[in-house]
Amino acid sequence: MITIKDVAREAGVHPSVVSRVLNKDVTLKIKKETRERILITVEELGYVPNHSARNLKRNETMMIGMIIPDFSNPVYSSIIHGAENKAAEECYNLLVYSKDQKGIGNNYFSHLIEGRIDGLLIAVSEFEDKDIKELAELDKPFILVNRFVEGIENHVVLDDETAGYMAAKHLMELGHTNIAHITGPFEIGTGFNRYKGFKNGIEDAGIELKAEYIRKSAYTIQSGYDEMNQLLKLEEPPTAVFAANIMISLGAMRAVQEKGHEIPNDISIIGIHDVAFAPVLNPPLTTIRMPLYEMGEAAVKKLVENIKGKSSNKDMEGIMIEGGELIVRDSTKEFIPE
Amino acid sequence: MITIKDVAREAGVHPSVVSRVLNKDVTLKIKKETRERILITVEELGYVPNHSARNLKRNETMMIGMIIPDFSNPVYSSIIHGAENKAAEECYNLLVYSKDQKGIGNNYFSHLIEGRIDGLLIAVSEFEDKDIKELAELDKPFILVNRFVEGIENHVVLDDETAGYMAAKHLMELGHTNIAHITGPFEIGTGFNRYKGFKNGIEDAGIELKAEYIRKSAYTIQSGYDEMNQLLKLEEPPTAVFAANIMISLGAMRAVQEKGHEIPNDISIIGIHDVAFAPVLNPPLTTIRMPLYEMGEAAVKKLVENIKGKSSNKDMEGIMIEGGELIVRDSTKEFIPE
DNA sequence: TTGTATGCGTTATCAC
DNA sequence: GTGATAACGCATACAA
Repeated sequence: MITIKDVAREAGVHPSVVSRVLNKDVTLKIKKETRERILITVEELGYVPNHSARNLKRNETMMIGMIIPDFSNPVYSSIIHGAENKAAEECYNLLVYSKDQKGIGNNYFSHLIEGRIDGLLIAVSEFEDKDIKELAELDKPFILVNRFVEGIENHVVLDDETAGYMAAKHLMELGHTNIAHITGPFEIGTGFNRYKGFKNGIEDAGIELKAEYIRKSAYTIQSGYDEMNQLLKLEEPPTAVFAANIMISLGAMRAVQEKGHEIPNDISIIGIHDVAFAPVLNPPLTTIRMPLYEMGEAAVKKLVENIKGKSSNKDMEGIMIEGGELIVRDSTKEFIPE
Repeated sequence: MITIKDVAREAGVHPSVVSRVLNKDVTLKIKKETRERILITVEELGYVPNHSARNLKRNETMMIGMIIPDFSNPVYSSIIHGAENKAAEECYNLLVYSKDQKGIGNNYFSHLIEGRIDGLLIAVSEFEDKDIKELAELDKPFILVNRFVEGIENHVVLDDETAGYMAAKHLMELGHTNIAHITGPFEIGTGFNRYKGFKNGIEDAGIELKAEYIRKSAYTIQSGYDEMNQLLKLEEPPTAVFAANIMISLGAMRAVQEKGHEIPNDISIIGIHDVAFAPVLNPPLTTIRMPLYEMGEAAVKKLVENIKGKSSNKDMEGIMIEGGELIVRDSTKEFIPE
């Protein structure tokens, strides 16, 4: 292992000088010759500062952690992408791990407490509120992404309510009146807010919202499939369905098609989250594109501010990223009465 | 920040004793009383050892890095999952980042060189061979996952050749003879090996492999879509297509359906990689399930051995995980002559 | 069984 | 401009 001492010896200077050169102190009180000699030696020896030693001294890692539920959920890839790019811009590294990967003491946040990372993005909805509140006590920088917890203001979320409203509006504009909604879990902000927006949309149009058309579901393919099957069993099945996320959409589409119905001729389906494969589904899925990438960016931006002490978890205001966009494809179609 | 000194003072002992208690030296030459008192104090103060300090001393981070091409590729989620679980079993943390996230000096491997991680899994096929070889010179533990580089033996790969063979066999058993293959890039081991297996399968059956039925593609939806369209333009289009991975499958399915053909009635399609949404595609996709999870596990297992010095990059033999499994769904069907 | 001393590699604060 | 020194928090060899 090449250390700063090796470089110093080779260049004929004291280690502290090497350190100063490499850390580009604005006050560059260093002779050009020595600076260049050192830089060349660094290059020659392939010296790279030891991360742990530097961190121990500076007490910062320039690393940001991000916990996600699991890597198979395509929704997170956009958030991560935005977060990674923003982090790079701010000279931080983003390290992603799943919630299944508990640290020491079965603690989800041990990386933060141990000082492996300078801040944490929490993009997991399954954590208990009390865990989050305990974390908040520690006064380490963290941001809840796409999640709302009562009393915790350091979050970045999307405008899910408007998204639900838009979905309802789209289906109604196509002439549908028997519109069902397979919701996400109400305990999770996104699930409830999308439902709220949907409900408002329907009621604003003066349409009665039938209780049997609201099916609570988990954000999984299987659950979407199951709930869609329940809807199909109704005496008067819906002619259009709003699925609360992409996993539910996939399950619902499968259920409809398995029963021999056609999308969109028999049933229209609109989903949320315009993931990469939405256009190549059969039929291509009408969705609402949510600004996931932008949410990832915003979360990192705010987190870095908190890390640098420009603001803190406690005095920040929750951030909402607006701008859902309706992407009309072939899974929704005008309702034609028989 | 609570340090080991705080604990020591509170418990009325010397810091070194605290250290010994926490590091559970097999030689537990510590009075039960003191040990318990210390443990209680640790609990009370919420002391957590500082990661950087410990790392600086021990020269190990208990962290494993993993570079992937991007987070939107569903194939990687299984590999990561296996890797995460195995890492946890071995008391390591797995930190995932994308190849877009270069470190200092535009170096993909800086995390390894800086000592942020003890070893690295490289699951990216786009790196230049020379970059990999440079890394190999450094003699830091790393494993190539699902990638083969000439002269580098520290890799874990799948039996892609057999997978290609199985795909060809399945389609031929259904009576197809006009079978096309949209391949992956030949520069990447997987692409070429799947092609090789496919070719052998076809030729073993005494069927002539038509040159126009082999379409080289990138592992993307768009490329799969484009190449499938080329196949459809042929005078005698294939009745069955083997798509070299899931992205190509998605693109190919879309192209077929957009032209008004039916899967599998007009054209059968078989893909590789049984991702989570394969069963809910329309039609559900016949695939070959590759042991991605197991590959992730095996890669970590081997990497940890290298880290612990039981073996090294250079003296290890390449590992191949066998066991592709044909999952027949509705996208392939018996060929019925007109 | 516990305390003392030392050093991991780096940077910040001195003095020269 | 540069060199010397101390300290970050921890673990370990050695002394007691």
